Amino acid sequence: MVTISLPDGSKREFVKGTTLIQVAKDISSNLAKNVVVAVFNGVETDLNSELFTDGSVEFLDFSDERAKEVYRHSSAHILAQAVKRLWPDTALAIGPAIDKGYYYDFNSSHTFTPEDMPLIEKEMKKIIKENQPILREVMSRDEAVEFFASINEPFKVELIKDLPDDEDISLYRQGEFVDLCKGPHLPTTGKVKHIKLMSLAGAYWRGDKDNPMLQRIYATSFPTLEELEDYITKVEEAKKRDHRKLGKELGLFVLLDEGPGFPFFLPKGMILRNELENFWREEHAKAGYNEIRTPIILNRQLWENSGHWEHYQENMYFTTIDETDFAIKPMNCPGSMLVYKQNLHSYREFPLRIAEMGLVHRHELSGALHGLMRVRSFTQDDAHIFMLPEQIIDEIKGVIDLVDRFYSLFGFSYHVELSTRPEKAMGSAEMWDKATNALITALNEKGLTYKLNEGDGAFYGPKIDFHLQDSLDRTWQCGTIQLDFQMPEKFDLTYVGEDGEKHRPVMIHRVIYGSIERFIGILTEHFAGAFPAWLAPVQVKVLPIAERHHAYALEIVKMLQNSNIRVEADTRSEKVGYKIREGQLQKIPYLLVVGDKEIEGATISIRHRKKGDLGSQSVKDFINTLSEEIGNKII
RNA sequence: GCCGAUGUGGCUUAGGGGUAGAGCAGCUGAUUCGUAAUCAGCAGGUCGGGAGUUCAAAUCUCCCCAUCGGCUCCA
Repeated sequence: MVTISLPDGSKREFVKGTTLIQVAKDISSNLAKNVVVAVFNGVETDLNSELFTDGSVEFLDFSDERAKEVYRHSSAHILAQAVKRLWPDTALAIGPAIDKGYYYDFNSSHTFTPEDMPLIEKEMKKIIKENQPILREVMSRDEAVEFFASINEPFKVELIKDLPDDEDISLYRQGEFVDLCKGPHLPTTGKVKHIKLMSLAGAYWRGDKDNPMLQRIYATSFPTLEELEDYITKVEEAKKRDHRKLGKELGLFVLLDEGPGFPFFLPKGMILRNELENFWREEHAKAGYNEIRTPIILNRQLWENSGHWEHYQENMYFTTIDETDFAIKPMNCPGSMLVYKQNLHSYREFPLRIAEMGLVHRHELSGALHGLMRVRSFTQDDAHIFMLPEQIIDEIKGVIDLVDRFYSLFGFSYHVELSTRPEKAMGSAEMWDKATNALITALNEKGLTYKLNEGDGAFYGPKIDFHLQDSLDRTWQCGTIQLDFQMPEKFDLTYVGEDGEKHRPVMIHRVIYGSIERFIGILTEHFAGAFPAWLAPVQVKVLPIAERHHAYALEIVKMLQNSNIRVEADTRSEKVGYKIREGQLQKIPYLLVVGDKEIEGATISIRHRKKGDLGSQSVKDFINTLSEEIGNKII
């Protein structure tokens, strides 16, 4: 017998060889129905596995993240099985669970098309209905290599060869289908209830662009139809918030064939942008920054000196002026270095914070362009901070605070990543360690948790990145803090220390918004176009009911304008319902309806875009409350 | 850049070998009507660009360009 203890502290006895699913059944049939995976002695374990030793067991249902992963992973196997049935010459690559579903990468002589998706779904449903048991097998490495070679699965062979020599290889079998897999898995294919293929895509084998391109099928699955439909609805809803769609509808910006990746900002988009910049200038002045502006085109020698010519060339644009090579700046730092060098600096000036709203151009791959999120010309809200080594940690903490001040103002949640030395890097390993440790210390002292990205740093230093989410939960890097010991060296930057001698300053590059363009993209999706009043391109629209109310409407407009409120009047000969509809679609914060009643009482009727009709008020009171809302940047 | 899909007036879109149809927006006129679309009329596209097949191409083929979904890469 084996003794099994359960999370509630109770213990039960079973004969040796009892499977975990039988244990679940013994507890309750409902549990057995909902359980996805067991945790036996702290290890996630197949429900089909048999018990031979005492231990503790916890059963997880779909609501647990670990269970979701198992559920989706088994779903991926079903997808692969279906594809193999339909196109037997297909070779399997990998098929993991991902955030909201799973995918499987295939190499097939058949090119998958959207028309294939219903076929595959149908076959998957068939496999689910067959309710095949999913069984684990173990082979030695050599056996496994031989086996997968024999069934023409070259990618699997390659995967096995990369596993540690001494490790046994586990396989999972369901009916005629078998896959190399660490597991664990669901006990049967019938445990998967509702599946949906989402999209087709290309993907390089092992994510390396020098490898062959495979065909990837993205899909998702849920235990109930309701959850699946919920998810699909959410995706549909999220698409409505897409900044590219809203940017067009709200007249914020356009991207044209004439300038792929080079956005045009329209009048309304400019208002938004200018508000963001104004706020930025105010905050940076308060935080002790000086602002500069450096040229967009600078000569080749500068870029050779900075290392960009060697390390960043494939992303740069070039031009020739009077037979001399110039580059269009992809970053602002070299310009900032030159500004630093215009004066002799004392340690007393430090930390010296030099900011620049710098327009940079980078050659991004055509397939990578994405609305305002990924463009080829963008404005970085850059700053370079020059300081003493002992000021590093405090200064980084200061920037972290500034980032938080900005992001929380907009109600963003964000996550932090730390990137370390890349292969193509300048400077010694010691320098990098020192720099990386400084970033880690600052993060720890701020109590921030972060994701570590080994080898993802800039070529001149390690960095802390701040990531924000778009409407489809894709994350985009916005703020970044990069420590740089290289640039001051390259440009021979110095300051005069307490001892009267020249010393080398350290420097950080940092941005808060990241790029104004990307930030506007994120902001648009975050607010679904309904920007807080302080950012709204049009804050108020006055809607006269009939022509005889036009004069009064224009009077109101004047009054609001005099209070620096962005206001328009809609004097077309349309019914108020029509004007309101349009105002709502334009997401204007306040619509003011004026007719006979309002003229008589010298008031206005206020309609808030979300709260609806707020009744009437005097113009003066409205101006006061709105001015306060704008002034305090209420979201 | 790579894989796949898409590309019709300002926007959304019908049409899939016989020389483009609609709704919204626009303009004109009528209407002056209180909280998400008043009515009528007019005008607007040669179908992303180029080449080819054909008596005939928006519709078929090829090559470009752009966009979308991914991959790769990055703010």
